[in-house]
Amino acid sequence: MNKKPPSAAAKAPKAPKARATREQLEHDILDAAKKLFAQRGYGGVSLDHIATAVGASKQNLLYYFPSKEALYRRVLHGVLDVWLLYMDNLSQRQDDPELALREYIAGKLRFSRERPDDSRVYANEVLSGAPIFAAEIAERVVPSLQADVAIFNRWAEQGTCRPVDGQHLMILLWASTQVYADWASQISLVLGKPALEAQDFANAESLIVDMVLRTVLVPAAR
Amino acid sequence: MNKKPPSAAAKAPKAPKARATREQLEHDILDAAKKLFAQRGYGGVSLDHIATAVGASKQNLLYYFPSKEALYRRVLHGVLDVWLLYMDNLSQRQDDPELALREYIAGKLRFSRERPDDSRVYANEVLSGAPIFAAEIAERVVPSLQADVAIFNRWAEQGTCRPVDGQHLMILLWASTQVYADWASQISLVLGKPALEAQDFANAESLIVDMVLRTVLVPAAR
DNA sequence: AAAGCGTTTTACCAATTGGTAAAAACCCTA
DNA sequence: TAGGGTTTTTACCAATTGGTAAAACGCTTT
Repeated sequence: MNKKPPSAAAKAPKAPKARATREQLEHDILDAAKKLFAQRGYGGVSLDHIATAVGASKQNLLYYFPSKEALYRRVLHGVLDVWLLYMDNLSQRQDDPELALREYIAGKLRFSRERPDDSRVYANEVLSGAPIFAAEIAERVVPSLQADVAIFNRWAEQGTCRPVDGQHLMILLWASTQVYADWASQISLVLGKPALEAQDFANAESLIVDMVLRTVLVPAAR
Repeated sequence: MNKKPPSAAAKAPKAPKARATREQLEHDILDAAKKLFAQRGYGGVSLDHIATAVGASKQNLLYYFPSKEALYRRVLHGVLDVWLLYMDNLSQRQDDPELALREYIAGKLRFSRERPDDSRVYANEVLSGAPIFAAEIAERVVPSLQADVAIFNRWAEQGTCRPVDGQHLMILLWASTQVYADWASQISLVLGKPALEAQDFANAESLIVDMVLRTVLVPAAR
């Protein structure tokens, strides 16, 4: 199947090993860790939990990750990558506030639907005061948000949209979209169904979009 | 001071004890536990942490509360009481949507400012899937929310306000107000100050109120 | 077959976990 | 001052925590 040709290639000395297995396991560990950290937070999860979830031993985990905190950092780092990726929409269509906002909201809701565990890991970290990740948040998240706020300000200057408090608007957008991941258990109870469905996200999206556009667009533009 | 008259009253055999101390310590324990559960969640806190925080021994805690889970339940129960108390505003002014919404939003934001730990305990429980409190949430929170949604529907029928998705609007209100407690650490970073100030809550309030009223009120009414 | 490599397992470890049992201290009333 | 209830402390407990050290395994190359 995946026989490697026994070519020389002595310059890359450690290439054709059990690499597939290794990366697979490493990925599985990160995945299981993410799921558990999402649910119970850093302090509520033990290395044994994670090891059991992937069918390995605790010591085996510690072979791939030097400590629990290192593993957690890796998980968080990946989560932040994804988070920022899904938030990258506002800057794409700087010419059209309405479209930009629609896509931003849609993207953030897609994040909640497709990556709820990522959202929850992040929420857990922030909720506990970001003891481990404050620096990385300040370095990566805050600039991203400030760029978005700057876009709002430019729109306001140009008269393309009403002057709004960009910072608090962004906070509201974060809150009202991520709540569908972080508070899924309660929202399910409220909606009276075992889990959120696509239609629920669609309903949320149209309400949020409606509210934001009513607030942000200049009356003449509608 | 609080000397009890040594009247017979043999029917209430255990009244005038060291009650003041006892209740005081019990209260202190609940308070310290709330603060710690708020930050690290159920699994991230040990009885020893709590005991140390109040200057007692772990075994002394277990004299007042039979188990860690029982203590956690007591904390959560108190949190839910407060939460519902601050949310009780929509039903007060059923005749005036604008005023009712203004006061509802103000109340929820006051909750975030005055009782951030209560908010965070609740958030932690919901975030982990409400394993312990799903029943009580279904019994107490969901009916309260459904009552509020019913009020929206009545307004819509009467033509007092535009027809909106009451459930998702309430979710948005929860999210966008509680975020100022649950995500305080990140919002501080974003606003570039060590802690949220009264003005920040005021800014948040006026944005949220503005957005909601633009969405909910009938154009004629403005 | 032996050596070398990356990986996994076995064997430990001290500290901490939630919890129990009983002794000791406390405090008010008789 | 003795008794009796309430509260606190001391002494344990088995299980679990994150982590270390070294031995064993398995595969490829020589």
